[in-house]
Amino acid sequence: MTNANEKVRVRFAPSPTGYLHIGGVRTALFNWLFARHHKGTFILRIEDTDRSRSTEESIQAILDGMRWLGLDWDEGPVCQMDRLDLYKEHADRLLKKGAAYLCTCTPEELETRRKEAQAKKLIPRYDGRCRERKGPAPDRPAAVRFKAPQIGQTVVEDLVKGRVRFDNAQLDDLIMLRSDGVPTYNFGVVVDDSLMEITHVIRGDDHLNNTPRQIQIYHALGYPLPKFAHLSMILGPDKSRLSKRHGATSVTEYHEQGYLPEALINYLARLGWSHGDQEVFSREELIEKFSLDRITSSSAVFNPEKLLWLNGHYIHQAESFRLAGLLKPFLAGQGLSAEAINEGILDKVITAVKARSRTLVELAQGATYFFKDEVSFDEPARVKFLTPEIRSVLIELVDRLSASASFAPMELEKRFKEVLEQKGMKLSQLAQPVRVALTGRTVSPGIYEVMEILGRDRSLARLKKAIDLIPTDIAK
RNA sequence: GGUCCUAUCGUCUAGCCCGGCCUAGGACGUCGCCCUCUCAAGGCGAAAACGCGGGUUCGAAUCCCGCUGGGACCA
Repeated sequence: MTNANEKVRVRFAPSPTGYLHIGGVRTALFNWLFARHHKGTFILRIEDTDRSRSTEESIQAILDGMRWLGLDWDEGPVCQMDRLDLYKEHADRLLKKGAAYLCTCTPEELETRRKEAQAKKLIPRYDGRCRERKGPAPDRPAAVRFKAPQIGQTVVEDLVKGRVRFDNAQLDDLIMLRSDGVPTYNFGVVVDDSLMEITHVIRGDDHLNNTPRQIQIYHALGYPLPKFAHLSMILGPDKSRLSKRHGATSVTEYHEQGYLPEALINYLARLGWSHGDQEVFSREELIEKFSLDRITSSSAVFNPEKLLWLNGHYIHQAESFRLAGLLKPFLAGQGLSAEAINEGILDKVITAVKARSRTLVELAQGATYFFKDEVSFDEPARVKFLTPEIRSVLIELVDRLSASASFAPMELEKRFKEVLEQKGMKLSQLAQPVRVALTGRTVSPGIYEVMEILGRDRSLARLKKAIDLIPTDIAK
């Protein structure tokens, strides 16, 4: 599909008007995968020409998000506002050629005419009054407008959508350069993509309708056309465009909610792209297998449940020592100070808890009671399981465990069996009370495992503490 | 409103280009069973889809037309 002698150059060109959106990330990812697959160049370009909405923080959020996900760029970030002279130069060129003209209609005038047209149920488009002007333009602020061809068709050969035809009659003369010298979107992209020698423009299909205009500008400028690939949108559960009201949509939020970058990457890669029945892909596999012709042309609904499953999968797979590093901020989030974290058992704790966790937040929640001095009890659990009936059993258990030399799971199991036999009970009757005593909750890793990690002293202390908490049956 | 895109289980998708192998496959989720000290994980199993209507053809999820639905852009 790609000429061997043509080195692939692609770009991701977000506008810094907010956080880094999940849909943007997928566009970035597809570009990145395409570049890496073809050993090409991936460029980051910031389209900051909307000066009222662009912010420095937003640029930072984009860079941070990309880095967190490991989507490294080879060139950039390039900001469009640093390149105003380039757009001016190109606009002048078209002006000189007669392919563009100065337009002195003010935004207010245009707005009025647009409303009038709408009121009359006409298609709101530029009426071309400055196009027809003879002689020099009046001395007032002027925008540069493109003189678009008015007959014939413009055809987009799209790698995802196929051949798409547009009647030129539909397209009006768009503004390229505003009177303040800032380029409009359609002009900026063409100039930049040309100068950066972009070979493949991979972007959201919300730009498909803009493409014929851009193609006309490429032609007017005499620049070669890149190949186009328009990706379908990501939708919310109600099938409308994915937005904030559907829940978390910024990468930062996923980071903070304890998602792993590889889970997000894997999930997003499978949203609109497939490779047979395969669901789980390593980064290397994605690079190896990614290709534009396996991209779906219909839009996809974002499914948080599946992302959560994948994240769980990656957490289960992850090396505990790696999770240990990632977990620190989340433990802090659970109210644990850095000093409270016993590094000596951290690895074991994670190994025990990670199979029951789908996010780092869940992992942290499942790990806190190993580090806190005081067990905080879940009230319903305490009431249900730390009952007067079980008190004597726990006392017996503490006695036996105190006498036990080892706290290895095998040994613990033996002691438990002795107690159960003596009391004529089943393990299921004792396990939950012990679990609540040790952890304060009804859910945890196996109790022998918990006791081993906690160690003899803390295990016994917690059991004794629980016994003290149980009202003696005199109360009745 | 105009233009463009799009349509397989609730969701992501395979199959569609090159009609028959499709009594439509996989995954998430759901439900059931197994395992089991709890919860997960894991194993096994189940329910669940070709939007509708016309063609073409011996035969259509697959090709053509229309409709309907959804999305995007234009402002």
